[in-house]
Amino acid sequence: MSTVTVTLPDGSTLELEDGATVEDVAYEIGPGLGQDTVAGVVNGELVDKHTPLHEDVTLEIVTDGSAEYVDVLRHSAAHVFAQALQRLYPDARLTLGPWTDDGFYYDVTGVDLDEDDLDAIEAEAEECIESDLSIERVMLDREEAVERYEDNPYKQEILETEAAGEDPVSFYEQGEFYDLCQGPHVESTGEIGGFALLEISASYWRGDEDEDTLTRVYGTAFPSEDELDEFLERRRKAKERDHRKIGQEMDLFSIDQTTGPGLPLYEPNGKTVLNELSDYVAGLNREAGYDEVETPHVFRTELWKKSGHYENYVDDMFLLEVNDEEYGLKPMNCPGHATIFEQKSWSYRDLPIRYFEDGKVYRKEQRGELSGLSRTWAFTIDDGHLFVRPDQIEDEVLAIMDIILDILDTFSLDYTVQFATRPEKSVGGDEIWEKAESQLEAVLESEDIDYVVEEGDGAFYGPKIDFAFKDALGRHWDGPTVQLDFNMPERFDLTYTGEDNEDHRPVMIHRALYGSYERFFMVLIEHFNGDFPPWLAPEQVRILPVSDDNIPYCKQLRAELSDFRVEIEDRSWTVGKKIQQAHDDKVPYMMVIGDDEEDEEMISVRDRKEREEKEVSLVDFREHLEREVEQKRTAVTFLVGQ
RNA sequence: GCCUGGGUAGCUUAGAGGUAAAGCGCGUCCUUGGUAAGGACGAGAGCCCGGGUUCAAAUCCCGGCCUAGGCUCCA
Repeated sequence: MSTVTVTLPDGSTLELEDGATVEDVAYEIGPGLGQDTVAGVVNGELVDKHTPLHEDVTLEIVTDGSAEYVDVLRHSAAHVFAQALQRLYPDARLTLGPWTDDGFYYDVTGVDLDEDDLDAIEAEAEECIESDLSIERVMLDREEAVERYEDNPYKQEILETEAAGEDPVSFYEQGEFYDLCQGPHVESTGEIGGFALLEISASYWRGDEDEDTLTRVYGTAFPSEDELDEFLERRRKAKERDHRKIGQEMDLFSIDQTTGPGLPLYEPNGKTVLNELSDYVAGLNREAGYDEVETPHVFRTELWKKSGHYENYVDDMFLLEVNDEEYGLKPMNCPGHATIFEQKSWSYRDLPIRYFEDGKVYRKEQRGELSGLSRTWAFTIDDGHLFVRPDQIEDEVLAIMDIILDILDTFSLDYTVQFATRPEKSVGGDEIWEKAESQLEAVLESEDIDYVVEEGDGAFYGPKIDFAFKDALGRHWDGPTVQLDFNMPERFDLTYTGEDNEDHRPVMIHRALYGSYERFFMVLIEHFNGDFPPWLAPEQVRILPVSDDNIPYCKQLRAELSDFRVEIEDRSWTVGKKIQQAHDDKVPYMMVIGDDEEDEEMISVRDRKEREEKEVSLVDFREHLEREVEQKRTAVTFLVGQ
């Protein structure tokens, strides 16, 4: 009898008979663990506890205390949903229903559902949970399985693909319900403490847009009701800080029906924030030796034929016909910058050359993808292009990295980093790829950055380092990027004269710090929940006169704060109402000015955190505000400790 | 691009075959207030656009546009 070696998480190993199941291993470790076993993680994959082991594996036993337990629970919740659905809609046919990061979904067909139907299904599901039906794994002959799904081509297909060659095949049953499924599942429906259906939408069979459209129902489940409530609360909060809602409320931007989809209009408040963001990076760029350039919004398509973008991306470009020639709105800034580089001859001594531009680009993304500022047709990249000698890559990338880390720190944004290496299809020789990759890696190591290597995920023209922002709610967004490019210099035949008086090919580095202003703006709005740090706030201080008689003095105070963005609330409202409005408008600081303040030549300060202090000297406040803005602090700190 | 909802005043929404309503905002007046909503009056609506059904359409039907959530894409 052959044996298999099982490696446990603590590194210890066990020898078991070939064909022993996950559960057998658990019992081997201890009877208590055996009893508590819900499932197993075999070579990183979550599987049913009855799964037999036929080769040497790593194994982690999943109990109701494991991190994976909630995945198993949600898998069972998907079955509970399906059971409820079939009770209410006997014609409904099931396809696939896996667990996801924060819940589960089930793709179904044969029913016409909308949001309103979810309540009834949810109630029926609660019924199933309360009945505490035991969930049984049942092995059925293949023939019987095929028979069960006579009228369900999707399950038939699963039998022929995922379950090909399996006989018997694995089913799970609870009460009258059965489903072709690999598992794992919990022991009974009663283990689900909190269950909710969240959304209804559409999907494609096998995720292929040429295949049938299915109805997808999203839901989630937790061991307890409390955890579910917490989850729903977090969801509600996330929705509450949706940048589209806050953007509307704070008059930051709008996307008008008449002017077109995906084409944001920035209102004065929004433009104020963008200007601050732009000034900030422009300063960093100049310090780092970049030269600002500017290119127009349209070019002859000749340019993208030269860069090679045309053949791949014409369909996504906005094209126009002018005097029998084809022009297009620019989808990228790099060909323009490469053309600027071409305008003169360069010596090895001139390199690196660093250009930057806040360049607006236009990409005709799929209609259904457009969404607020996160996906638009027109957006601005804080684009930088460097033309460097191969030996300069490391220093240059290191310098870029320093700027990026500086920015991330300024906004107190968390992030993750991916290093993407050479894909199968690529341009450029082995030597330059190896050298470039090792230089990028050296930079990541020297900056002591945690990163994930994504083998073969680089662009065809060069390796890259991508940052993803992690916002206050733990969501990830595309962020800064540094990409090496060996292709564009070839295409444009860019050269510099080396020490040897020969022509040499520079390497191009594409780099964006924010990524796109639009997306970064969105991240900031949601990250700060509209409570912008004072240096970014569209309105930094609002002066609230207690009565109209105090308005002249307020104007005097505003004049003394003229280098800040200060407004006077001059509507004939009560002080309480003025305060409330200023809070709603998310103004960092309020100054309440009445007769007392006028007489004493003092001010009364209140901040958006509801802290307040009377009899403050304007000079003190002013000096503090200057520091807060200068240092780009993210919190309002004048009244800290009040 | 595909599927399913939705589009009514500047904003948020109610209304559902008989010609449009509320709150906020806006204007005028009263009130001049002291740290999270004072009061009165008033102005403001091509009910997304185009067709159709009907004596009658914001309402029902068809097409388009925009939007939300997904799916599929993202140089």
